[in-house]
Amino acid sequence: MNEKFYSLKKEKQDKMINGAMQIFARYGYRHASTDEMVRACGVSKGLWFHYFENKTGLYSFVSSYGLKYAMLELSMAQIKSGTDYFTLRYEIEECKMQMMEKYPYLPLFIYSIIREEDPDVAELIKEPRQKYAEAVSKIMMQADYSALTNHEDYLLLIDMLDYSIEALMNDGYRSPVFSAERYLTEVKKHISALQKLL
Amino acid sequence: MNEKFYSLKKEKQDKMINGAMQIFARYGYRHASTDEMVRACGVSKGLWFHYFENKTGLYSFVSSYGLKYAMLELSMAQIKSGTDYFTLRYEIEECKMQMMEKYPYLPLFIYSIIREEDPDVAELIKEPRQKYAEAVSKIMMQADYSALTNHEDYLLLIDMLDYSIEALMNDGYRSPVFSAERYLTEVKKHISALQKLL
Amino acid sequence: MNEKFYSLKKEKQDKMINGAMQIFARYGYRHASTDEMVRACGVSKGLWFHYFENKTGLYSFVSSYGLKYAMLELSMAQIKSGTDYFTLRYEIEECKMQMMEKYPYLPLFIYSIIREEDPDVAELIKEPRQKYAEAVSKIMMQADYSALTNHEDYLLLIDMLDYSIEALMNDGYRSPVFSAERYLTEVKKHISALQKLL
Amino acid sequence: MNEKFYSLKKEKQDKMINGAMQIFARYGYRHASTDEMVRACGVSKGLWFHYFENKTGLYSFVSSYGLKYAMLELSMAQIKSGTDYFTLRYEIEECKMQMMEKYPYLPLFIYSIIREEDPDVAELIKEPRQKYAEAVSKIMMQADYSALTNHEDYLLLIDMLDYSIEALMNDGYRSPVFSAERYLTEVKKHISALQKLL
DNA sequence: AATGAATGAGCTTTCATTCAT
DNA sequence: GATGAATGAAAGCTCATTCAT
Repeated sequence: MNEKFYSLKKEKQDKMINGAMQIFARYGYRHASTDEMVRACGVSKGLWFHYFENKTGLYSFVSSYGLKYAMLELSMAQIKSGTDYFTLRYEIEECKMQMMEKYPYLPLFIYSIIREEDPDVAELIKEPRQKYAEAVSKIMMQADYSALTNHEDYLLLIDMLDYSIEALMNDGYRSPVFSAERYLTEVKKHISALQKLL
Repeated sequence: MNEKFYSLKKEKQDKMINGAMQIFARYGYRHASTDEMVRACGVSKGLWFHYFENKTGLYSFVSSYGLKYAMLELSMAQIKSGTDYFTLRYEIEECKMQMMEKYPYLPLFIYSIIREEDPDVAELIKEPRQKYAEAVSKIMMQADYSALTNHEDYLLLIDMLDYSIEALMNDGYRSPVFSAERYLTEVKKHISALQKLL
Repeated sequence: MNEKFYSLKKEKQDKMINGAMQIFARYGYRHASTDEMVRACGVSKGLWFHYFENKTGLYSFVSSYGLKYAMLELSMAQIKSGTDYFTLRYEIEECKMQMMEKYPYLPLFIYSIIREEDPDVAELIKEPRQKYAEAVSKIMMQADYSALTNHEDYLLLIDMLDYSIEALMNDGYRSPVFSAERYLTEVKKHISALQKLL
Repeated sequence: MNEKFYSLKKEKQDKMINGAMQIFARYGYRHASTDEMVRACGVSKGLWFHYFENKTGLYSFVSSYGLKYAMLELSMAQIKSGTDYFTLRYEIEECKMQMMEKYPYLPLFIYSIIREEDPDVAELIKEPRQKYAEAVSKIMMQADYSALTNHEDYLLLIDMLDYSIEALMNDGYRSPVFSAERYLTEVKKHISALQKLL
């Protein structure tokens, strides 16, 4: 990418980042079209290629940026070490709602980055993806798992909860306007269900 | 589609069906390219359009065919009414392994059909998709839920299991060769985990 | 072409000739499609190429055959030398109606051959086209032009009549069924109009 | 079509219009290929589809544009009401030579539009074609037919002249370079021939 | 810096032609 | 002899990318 991108007004940077996130998140790397990004944020086609050599470079930048921003928000959420696992899991979701204020499609985009399998970008996103995964695990590992660990397969249970939360988020984006409130209620229900089991 | 397709040798029909399933399952309707199907099964480009008026028609046929075949396999599995829920859930996965013998990408393709959102095919797949969903629910409803129903949120738990199984299947296809054995072991583990909780 | 074509039952030969004439006459060499010929006369695609090496060869054969047949009909009409020009011109049109009994599209096809300009067949049809033109002129030259020749530009007037007759024939084919009767009436009207002028 | 086409330099617009006219006029709607247009005027394939949604849309635009331009030239020719029919007919041909300065294939293209029968464009060109026909008749109706009307079949005679002029024009385009001078001489000869008869 | 016209490789689809049966 | 399944070059069209302004 062209470093001059950072010299643009922050506002414009974010307009472009949001345009790219929205289209990439909704359609995946390959199906995302530059024309749709132009339409989504009103920045001319030429400019995208002025700052980012090609679609690959753009994806690389936006995904990396998005993941970093998410990590930043996570760190700023000041999730306390030793918090009960279920509470912590919920706090992470609250934190996602927080990042949506600046980048409305970021939570969806992150899931799409994780699932992205296009060979053109596979290598490029490997590292940031892994770093993000580690950052999240690090936080998760600080949780108090005492409510879970007496159960021998608790890791599988955690996976199940994660998949369910991902599905709820996808549902949220399918509706015309994402309602943070509703989303969080649903998440809470699922967490409680599991919690009660233990 | 051209009815003459059915006059082809069953072997060739299946070669084409498998080629289409593989590419559609991996890339989704829009990104699937005829050239890749040609490469995948060695049937020339022209022939696809000789039997199927266009890409939409091909998708409509293969998805509908795949779902029907899956329903057939499900019915042939003779899953007994009143079987314990967890056993039944596992039998369905065994049944999927069964259908992979003829159509190796079918289980993956079915998930992709369910997730498909391209407006060009949305209407076409609506009905077969729904019928399949109903057939599956019908079987699921015959299960013995007594091990679950004393738990108030058991529906959420079932969802979680479903998402987890889908994820395991995706993992299976990511490896160079899908190992049915390994897959079934993993599925069993997840089912047991939930089972033990109750 | 493959000489064995002539060993086919005359009936089948004519079925194929008529199929080709119809499609070539209506759409011209380039736009005429083999599939349409198959549909038009129910003879399989492979057979066309069995007897005629390619589309060019087929066109070459059918156009040459059609022109020869037309010349034959003209000679059989026994148009008497010394017939008044206008009567003779009309007799030629009657003769066309005659050839339509075996080859309904032949008169139209002949016009289309004359207008054909596709470089792929230009050279091939040059000679038969010229021969036909000569045969027609030969007959025309035997007419009694005494009603015309006192007029200095009578050649131009003859051209005009020819163009008008061509236009009337095209009109005739545009209607669902070609009505020989109606066509001949119209031709007679135009001939008379010119006749009266002189 | 994309309205931005009009923002292009007039020179380029005309280059594209001429390319399309040439190919459409020579081969008709169906057989005209975009590749040939690319070759004919050096404008890339993508650009045609950037401005015109598809081949149908392009034909619709160019035919409509061509007919309108012809009507404009006709109106600018200031053909006086009451002019003797034969003079007026000749003036129209002079007017065609005028329009060839900007659009060399326009006169040929107009004849081809009138004869065009492809169902894909039939509906689209119906109205402009009719408007053009009306504009031409309007001019023709202002002529002084006194030299003709004492003849009962003068309408047929006019038709004959029209067909002859069309044929002469086709001949003109068949030669490597269209010679306006030669064409007009031929037209004059034919007109005179008819004139002398009356 | 910013635009959007312009390009051409690649995709879907058509069609003359071939070939196994 | 007859069929129609099969092929691949070419046509219409899309889209990432370039470039003149």
